Amino acid sequence: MPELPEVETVRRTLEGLVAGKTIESVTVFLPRIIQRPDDIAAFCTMLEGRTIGSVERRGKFLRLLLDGLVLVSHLRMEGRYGVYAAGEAMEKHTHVVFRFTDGTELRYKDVRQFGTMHLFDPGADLTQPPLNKLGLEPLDPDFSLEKFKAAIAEKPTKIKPLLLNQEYIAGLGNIYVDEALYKAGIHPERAAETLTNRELAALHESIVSTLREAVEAGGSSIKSYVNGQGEMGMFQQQLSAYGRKGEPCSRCAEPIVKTVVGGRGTHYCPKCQSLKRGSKRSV
DNA sequence: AGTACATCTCGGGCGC
DNA sequence: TGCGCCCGAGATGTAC
Repeated sequence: MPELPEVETVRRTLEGLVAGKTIESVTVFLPRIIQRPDDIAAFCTMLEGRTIGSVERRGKFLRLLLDGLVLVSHLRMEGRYGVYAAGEAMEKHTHVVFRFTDGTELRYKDVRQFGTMHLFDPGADLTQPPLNKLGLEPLDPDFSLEKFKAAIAEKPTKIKPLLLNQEYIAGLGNIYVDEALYKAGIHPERAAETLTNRELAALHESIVSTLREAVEAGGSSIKSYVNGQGEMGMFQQQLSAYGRKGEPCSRCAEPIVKTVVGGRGTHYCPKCQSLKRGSKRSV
């Protein structure tokens, strides 16, 4: 659920809350969250005394840059961070606590327990799993149409599963893929290799604009997503396809349908998003 | 190489 | 109102 816009929102919030703070001690209540190193005690002691410099993002991963270490964190579906006073009652599903020297602490909560954390030496994180195989950053200035085409154009795969594959483009998830395909007027089951240049250009544009607008809105609050300060994102009000099954398409009034593509719930307009190659619609 | 499906997890939503 | 079943999310692994 947290996709690029939500993770970027968390990144910004988190950086403002924890940059400059020094870790005094770490407690892990759910070992499965910690993927590297294998030894949980080592994970904790390695972090002691470290100061957080900045918080970065790569795809849907957060990268907390400390002096001498990088903590890579993936929220998966429901992972959340929050900063608390050390004395505050521990909320349910709190799995990792980073206690700071100033009496506050960063807590990681995750109802689904799917989130992950990896610890690396500086610079080592980008060249090995889980970050090494990530594809293009869609909001980077160098996410050009040419690079986008080179990444996906010749594939026989259906376009939606291709866009969800983090190896090609990093950061898109189920919500924003449906939105981008809707905006570009492309059916989610079109084989990537059948997309015309015009359609590829429309899709490239719709991916960038959809993500940009969502970041500006602070992400989407589907179910109960909140950012690090408990603020709700507002982009869910601007969603045109995702979660709008049965509602009229904003362009042609045809009801939005929901099907399964590549095993994932998929929303689209059966009239605007044609399966046929190069049909008129583009935005 | 691609596709399909299972796996992890559990709150919420649904049907009865 | 209550019980129980199943969906859904992202990434990864296995089977075909």
